[in-house]
Amino acid sequence: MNSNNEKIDVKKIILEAAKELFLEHGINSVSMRKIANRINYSPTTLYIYYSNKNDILRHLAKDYFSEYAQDYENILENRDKSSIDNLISFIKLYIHRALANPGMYKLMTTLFAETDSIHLGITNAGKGYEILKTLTSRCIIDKELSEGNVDLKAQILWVNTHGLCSLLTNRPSFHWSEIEVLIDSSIETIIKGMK
Amino acid sequence: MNSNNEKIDVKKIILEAAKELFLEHGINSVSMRKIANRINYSPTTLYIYYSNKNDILRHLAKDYFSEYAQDYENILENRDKSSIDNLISFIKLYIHRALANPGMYKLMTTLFAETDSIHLGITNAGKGYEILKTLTSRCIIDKELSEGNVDLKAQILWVNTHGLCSLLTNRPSFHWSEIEVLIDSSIETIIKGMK
DNA sequence: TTGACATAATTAACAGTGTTAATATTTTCA
DNA sequence: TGAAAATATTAACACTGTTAATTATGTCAA
Repeated sequence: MNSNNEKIDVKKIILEAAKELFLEHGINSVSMRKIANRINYSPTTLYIYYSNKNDILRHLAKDYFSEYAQDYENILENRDKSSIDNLISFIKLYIHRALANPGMYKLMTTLFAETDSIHLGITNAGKGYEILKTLTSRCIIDKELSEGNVDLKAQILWVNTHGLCSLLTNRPSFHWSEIEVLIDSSIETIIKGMK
Repeated sequence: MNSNNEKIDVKKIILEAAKELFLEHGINSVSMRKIANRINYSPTTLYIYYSNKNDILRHLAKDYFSEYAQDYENILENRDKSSIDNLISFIKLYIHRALANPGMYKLMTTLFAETDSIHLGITNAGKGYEILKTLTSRCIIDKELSEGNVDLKAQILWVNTHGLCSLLTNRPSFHWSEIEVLIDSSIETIIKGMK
């Protein structure tokens, strides 16, 4: 313990420095030495707290998904709105959080492209789909969507949602239609097609 | 010229070796030295034919998109089928080619995530969207799709198509519904939602 | 066939990378 | 105070992309 009677959390300090640098310059342009320099530690110190560079990325991804998880649960437990409105709320939340942190979404995409989520061992990564499926099945029960394979419907919704996030974050310079209109229209179109 | 009266195309040899290695091990695990070793050249020779590693990637991407471009043109010029069938053919071709070369699709995704296509200067990369837009507008003219903003409709279709390709290639271990069913259903759903 | 020129390829080197082993410093507490 | 535990550092290895300087090879006129 130091003079402030607070143990400084070096592990967190490293993670935050890494996050800032990754977001600013991209994963491959940021070295362990650069992270260490930014917080005035020697490079090898990072290896005391994280087993390697990928381990840092993995913790970053874990935190990112955990942060989302709580808001998702909230939607799941909210029974005030109709099941279809709840489904739409969830999808929009997912998209808007991605667009609010385009850097992190790109980072996660890159990470998943290189290593499968299972290999990464990020528990919350697959949770988004499970919630989407639950919300979809409620819509079917309430006859807001037509009957049929729940997984199939949930996957169609997922594909569309991810497609939006992926293209909007990775191709920001494309001449998109007004973004909010695009988001609303694409969700509307699919819901209509599933009625 | 050598004894066979054929000038050996070192540039192409390098590109093919690089492609094989990238597909097998991923971009970041393949070094210039490894590419050179595979074809029994010294590493620096590669720099005579390509200005750097990114330049190799850029040529790979260029070839990939050029190859697609021809098949796309064919669909565009085929007026035997109805406009809506032509649109569906195009989308399916796009998806199936991605699934047939998951490695290349992932490579392109990684490339675009790191550097924007404009910065890469790949001319054919944006051509897919233009064709999609043309086919969509024909469907509107033929009253196979409802009236409204063509770009908006084309972008919704693009988002869905890319979402399918991206998730199916990047998350192969996910418990997907039967893939052909998923592809057909998602296209059907959107078309229905746009009628 | 010789020699000059252009082409093609190589060696040596630089600065930077992830990562490890061995060592030094600082803190904790009996 | 001094031993033990926690924390951090230096030095090093094998590897990376890339460049400058050098050597080998092929071409073709005299």
